[in-house]
Amino acid sequence: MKHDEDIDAGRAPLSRQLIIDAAVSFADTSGLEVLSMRKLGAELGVEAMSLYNHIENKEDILNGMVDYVFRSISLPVGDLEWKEELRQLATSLMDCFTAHSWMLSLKSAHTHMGPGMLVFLERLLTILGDAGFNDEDAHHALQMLGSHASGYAFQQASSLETSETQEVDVESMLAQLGDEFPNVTRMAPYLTECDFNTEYAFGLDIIIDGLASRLDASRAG
Amino acid sequence: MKHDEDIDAGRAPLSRQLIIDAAVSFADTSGLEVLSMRKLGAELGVEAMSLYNHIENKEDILNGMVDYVFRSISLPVGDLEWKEELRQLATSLMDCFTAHSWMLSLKSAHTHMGPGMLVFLERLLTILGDAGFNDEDAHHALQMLGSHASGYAFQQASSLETSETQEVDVESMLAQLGDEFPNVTRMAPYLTECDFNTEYAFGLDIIIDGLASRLDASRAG
DNA sequence: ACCCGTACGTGTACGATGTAAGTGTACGGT
DNA sequence: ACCGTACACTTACATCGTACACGTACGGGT
Repeated sequence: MKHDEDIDAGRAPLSRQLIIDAAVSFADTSGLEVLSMRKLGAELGVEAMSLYNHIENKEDILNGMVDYVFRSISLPVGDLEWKEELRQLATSLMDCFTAHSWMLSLKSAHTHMGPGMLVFLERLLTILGDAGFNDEDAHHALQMLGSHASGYAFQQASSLETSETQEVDVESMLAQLGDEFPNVTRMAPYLTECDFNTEYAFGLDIIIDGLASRLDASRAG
Repeated sequence: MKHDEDIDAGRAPLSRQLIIDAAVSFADTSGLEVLSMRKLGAELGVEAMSLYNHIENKEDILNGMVDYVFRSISLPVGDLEWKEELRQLATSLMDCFTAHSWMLSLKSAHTHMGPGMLVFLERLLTILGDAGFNDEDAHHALQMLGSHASGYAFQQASSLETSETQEVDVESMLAQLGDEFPNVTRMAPYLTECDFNTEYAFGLDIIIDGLASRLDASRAG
């Protein structure tokens, strides 16, 4: 009767999923780099080592977080042209990266092909197959769309991070650059304040159009 | 006369640049995640704390590493068509990411706009300006090319990481997937063994062509 | 020739991290 | 009534970044 606080104390019974959920929201609000087992335990009203009764190790939590996010991606519904379906899927993916800025840091080292990712991947490949892409071109398209999302999410993350840490004093920086980098100096406004959603959509259109014309060519040839 | 080993002991006199160089080659061979001040010191025949006489803190080293890599990007030479010049520049960038797989993890959090990055950026913007892009479209192009490189480097890093840690048993994995994910199953060979250089070039062509046709349109309109 | 500030190496120490190992306690099946 | 299993707690350790105090060698001013 030492622990358990006599009464339930309103504490849910702790489970793998609950831990991962807590980790996700902790990382969302406080950042991935400060997430530690002790803090995560505290968040759940529990000591750090108690977590190990439900998860393998920290890596296991991180893997769980990645798949959690993939499962939370909203897939397009209704009958749509393949281009529009791709656009929606790619946009959802990007939205997820934006909402959980820690995803990228994790995905690179923790891609264990969990169920969430598989569902997403299957859907994407289905769209491409139905559109008429052969396997090889479908793969190219897959890589391109994935890279595009990762890339913009990445730039966005960089941009946010730097604008958080250092209050970018554009004036003084430009003065410092002097005339050595005229183009950079002139373009500075675009670089410092840019809407990544717009940028992302711009690139997405180019990519989808490029893929479409390649599809037409392979049909004709 | 206690330290200094009587004679120079062949040890170079330790400087910020020397430390950063050592950090780069250490990260190249052993991986960024195991780089610690103590190990880096040992690599240089010195105690960890000695490093702090030449650098601010670990963050400072990481920033230095990023700029070191940007400075090592080889820029295109000779008179080339802007498309080809872009292709070469983008390829060099990608090669750098491939050679130093830790770059991405660093760049997101440590982009302080060092001199190396500025030179690279200026060159890229010059090419775009000379090609006839207005500032807004040049910025779009910049973002796209940067994202493309980051994205593919990112996917490549993920792929390498996972194939290192777990010996991907394709057979058993496919069996596990069953018929729930037929497209993923069928495409598995493409996913597990793909040449990222080929993929990168494929995407790069689509992007450059897309940018070119946009340039033509803006000229005509 | 003396002195002494500065540059730069070393050693120790602190708090934080992930987690291995051992110690309980409460509950469900016999 | 018993006891095995589940699960939380405590303690302990290696490793991390780095603050702080200390030592030694060197170079310039007197």
